[in-house]
Amino acid sequence: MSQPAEFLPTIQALVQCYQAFEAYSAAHIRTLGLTPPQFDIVATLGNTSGMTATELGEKTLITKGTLTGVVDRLVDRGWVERAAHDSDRRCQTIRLTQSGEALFARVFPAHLAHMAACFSGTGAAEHTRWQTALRGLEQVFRKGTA
Amino acid sequence: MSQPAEFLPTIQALVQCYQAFEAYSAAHIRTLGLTPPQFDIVATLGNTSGMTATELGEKTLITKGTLTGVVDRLVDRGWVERAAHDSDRRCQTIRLTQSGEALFARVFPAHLAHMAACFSGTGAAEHTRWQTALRGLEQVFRKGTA
DNA sequence: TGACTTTGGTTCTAACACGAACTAAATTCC
DNA sequence: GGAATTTAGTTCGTGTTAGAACCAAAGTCA
Repeated sequence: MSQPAEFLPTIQALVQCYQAFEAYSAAHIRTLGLTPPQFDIVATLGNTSGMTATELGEKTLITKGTLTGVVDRLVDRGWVERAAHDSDRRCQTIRLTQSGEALFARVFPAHLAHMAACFSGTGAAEHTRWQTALRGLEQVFRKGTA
Repeated sequence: MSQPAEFLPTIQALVQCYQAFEAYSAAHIRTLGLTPPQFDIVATLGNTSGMTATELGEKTLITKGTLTGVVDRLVDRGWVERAAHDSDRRCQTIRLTQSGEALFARVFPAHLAHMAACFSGTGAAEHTRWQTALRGLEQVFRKGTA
């Protein structure tokens, strides 16, 4: 059993790092006229022929109850549409409209560039270290959940 | 300027690690009858003589508009109270009630133990690596925000 | 002192979050 | 085939979130 003094700074560092990322990323997304979940969905649907709500929820980590509302708002704005599924009448295929494709082509590269900007000056070795550390820490929590 | 292929996995790892933590931690907090922000506030006020809303917001990273509502609900349940500030009539001192202290004494150690459980089997060296990596990555985003 | 600015909190709006209850369409299993 | 179970989405209730507009109390400064 670990001592609190040992793991609390680790948790604190994780939370603060994530919030710094979130603040940096979300602020830019809002300037594009989207909310973070909306961007997430548009980015996920881009360059695909659509997918079911369940699949979309798995990729974006948005729970199905929330997804209904977010997709509704994207449909209202004309960026996304729901189409009947071929074989399973319970499912629907959610996909970008023409207008949604145009939006994707405009905002996705822009946001990628914005993220790339703050990573200038970082090297492959650092990314490897970060990814290794984060994957390891993630396992700590997953082990507990399972 | 970094290539997307380089930093995207890093961001993905960060988001997934954070969400694994959040899922593990929040699920337990809910079993204690609190929401994560509510727990955060009770934990911050525990073992203090109270603080102003601004101070509380800084420590918990909850914006002031949100804080009003969260504190309202804690007041409704009788765990927290707002008292007039000594010198500045704009301020108020937010602090735990007797009942809130009892709640703190019950849930704080319980949650700490729950977190400690998943960190069993981790060593000081790992924590150092995690904290170093996270602090470094955090700076990447802060540099961009500033 | 009186106008100007800053600061501390509340209120408002639009959106998201989770879990639970619900409907309808598969699927499973006798 | 038909009852029982699972799966796909929606709806609902409660709570959180950010940001902007707002008010009142301090503080600043000429």
